[in-house]
Amino acid sequence: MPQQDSDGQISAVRSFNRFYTRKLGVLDQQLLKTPFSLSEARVLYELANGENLAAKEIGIELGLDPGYLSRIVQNFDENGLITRKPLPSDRRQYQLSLTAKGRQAFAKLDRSSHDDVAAMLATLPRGDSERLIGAMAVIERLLGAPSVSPRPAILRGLRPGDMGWVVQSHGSLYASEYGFDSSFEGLVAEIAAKFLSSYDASRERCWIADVDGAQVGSIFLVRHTDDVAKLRLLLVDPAGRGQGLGRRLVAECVAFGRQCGYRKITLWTQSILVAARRIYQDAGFVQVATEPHRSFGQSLIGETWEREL
Amino acid sequence: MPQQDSDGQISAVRSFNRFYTRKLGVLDQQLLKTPFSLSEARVLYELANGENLAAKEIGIELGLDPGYLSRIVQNFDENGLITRKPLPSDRRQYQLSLTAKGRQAFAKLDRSSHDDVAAMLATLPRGDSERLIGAMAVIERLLGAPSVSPRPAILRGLRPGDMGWVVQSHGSLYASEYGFDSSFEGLVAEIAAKFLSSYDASRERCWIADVDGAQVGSIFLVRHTDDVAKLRLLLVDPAGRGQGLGRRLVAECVAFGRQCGYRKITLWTQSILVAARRIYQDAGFVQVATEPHRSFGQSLIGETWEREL
DNA sequence: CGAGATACTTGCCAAAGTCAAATAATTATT
DNA sequence: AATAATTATTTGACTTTGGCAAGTATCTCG
Repeated sequence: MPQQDSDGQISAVRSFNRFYTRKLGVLDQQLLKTPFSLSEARVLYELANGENLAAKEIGIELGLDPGYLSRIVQNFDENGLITRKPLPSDRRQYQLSLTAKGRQAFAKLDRSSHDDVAAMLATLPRGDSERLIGAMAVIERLLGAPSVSPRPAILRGLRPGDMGWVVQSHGSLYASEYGFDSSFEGLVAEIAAKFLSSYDASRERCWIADVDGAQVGSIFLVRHTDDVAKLRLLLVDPAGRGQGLGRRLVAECVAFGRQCGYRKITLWTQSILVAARRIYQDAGFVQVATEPHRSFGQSLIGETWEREL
Repeated sequence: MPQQDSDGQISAVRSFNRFYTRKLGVLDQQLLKTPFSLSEARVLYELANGENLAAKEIGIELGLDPGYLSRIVQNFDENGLITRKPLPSDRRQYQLSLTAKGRQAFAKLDRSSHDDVAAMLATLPRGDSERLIGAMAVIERLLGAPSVSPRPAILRGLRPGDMGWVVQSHGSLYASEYGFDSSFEGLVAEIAAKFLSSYDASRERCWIADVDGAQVGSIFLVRHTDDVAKLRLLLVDPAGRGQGLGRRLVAECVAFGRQCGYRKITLWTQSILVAARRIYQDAGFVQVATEPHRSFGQSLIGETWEREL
């Protein structure tokens, strides 16, 4: 089943690649009317959008053969499109930058490409262009170079779809990592439903950790008694792990709980959730009770943790 | 402002094009290790996936220069990869088909491309490959010729995470398309929770429409009274629209309802959900009651539909 | 039938791109 | 500090790719 799935996915991706190869080919055909080859145009683009690049950087960025690139650069130089300033710190390299003439040549190219895309978008029914852009953004984010410094997550309040995401990610994550069955997802859905239908905004809240609009983590603080708050549904998606997001979420909860005048925060977790337990411990929670139980299709040891505020 | 908007969209598309040009370039580099050029590989692909093509058809499909294509075909012929059978109805054309050797060469190419994509997908975190496929499907549908056959969806039972997906997609879709507020997502979560916690597998069921592991649609049939079943939570994601999925889901429900011995199916919907109403109508449901109400932050007209079994 | 269109072929050629070796500067190692 | 290894770029020699235009044979339509 997983094999079949991934084979289907692979052929879906390959089909898209063939499809988009064709699309790009059509868009690139207008280059035949310009004095530039596709590679030259790409180099020109890099020069126009980066300050003082060296040939090396362009080569890495575009994956071009150094020899070929060298000739393209020379050619640009001979035609007065760029200037080459020796780099003081490394005299093997040059700083390449466009001349006025070069910028003009780029502008012309840029405009024609702009118009081509505009024409393509214009054929789409109203609303479809937004969907298109959205889908492209998803692909770019998913396949883009794993940015050296991960994009910062922000903690925000609920938006439509968030609660469903909380249910879904709890359901699928706990199923794949700990073998929990669907009853767990049902429990989360119940908590989610109860929260949405009747939460007291002044004393209860949830936070979603968000990276570029994608949810990567969640936490809830709800009323248990007038004096005691309960922390629930802490989760950090694999995509957001390793940047202390869990800690940030818990800290946010604790701060909010204190601000609301609760005297204590309590939470229920399982002994197998080692990463979460560490976070609670580091945030000043202590384990006050432990009790084996059978739930979600597994034999578990439930733990109650508390922290005075 | 529309101008500004569309300029932003245009540059988003162009940025994606540059990005994907690069991606494809990387994937195509493995072709350097094969005896085929990109164009040759594309021709080979067409030959392997079409029966008895003529050169003309391939040329149109791939946008290749006829002269160049002719030489590629000749070259394939000389190397024993294809046979050329004169077409009786038009002696200018040949029917091209792969020989065993040709199929073998293609299989090798195909496998290497398959493995490349598999490797790429393998680097994605859990769940991201489904998102990727979904986004690609959207682009292909929006930009593709109307005849692009969508990948077939299968209807299956619940898996972990599915119920959360149902909540999420209802929440975000109805928010963006009709302005519903969070209380709607809460209602869906409640229905979902109730279903998971206590559904009678012999008389209640839910189906998920699945394309390559990504959810694109849902429907539920639950007990209302002993004789009457209730249809709920019909949804088709934009990525799965336009292939009659809604109809298939409803038909599945009706068949199951009949098989369970219900005498009637009832459902509640809103007048603004035009697409859904058409589906119900075509499936033999009739509207039996209508009632204005204020819910989910909107003024709506609720409708009750029924169908005898 | 004849005029055009169509499917392909052929010759010619320039551009695009690869590969390996050379050069000059930098960095690492002993 | 001298030597070795690495890096950024250049150059020469080459192949491949693919565009263009002028053919040839066949088909289609009036």
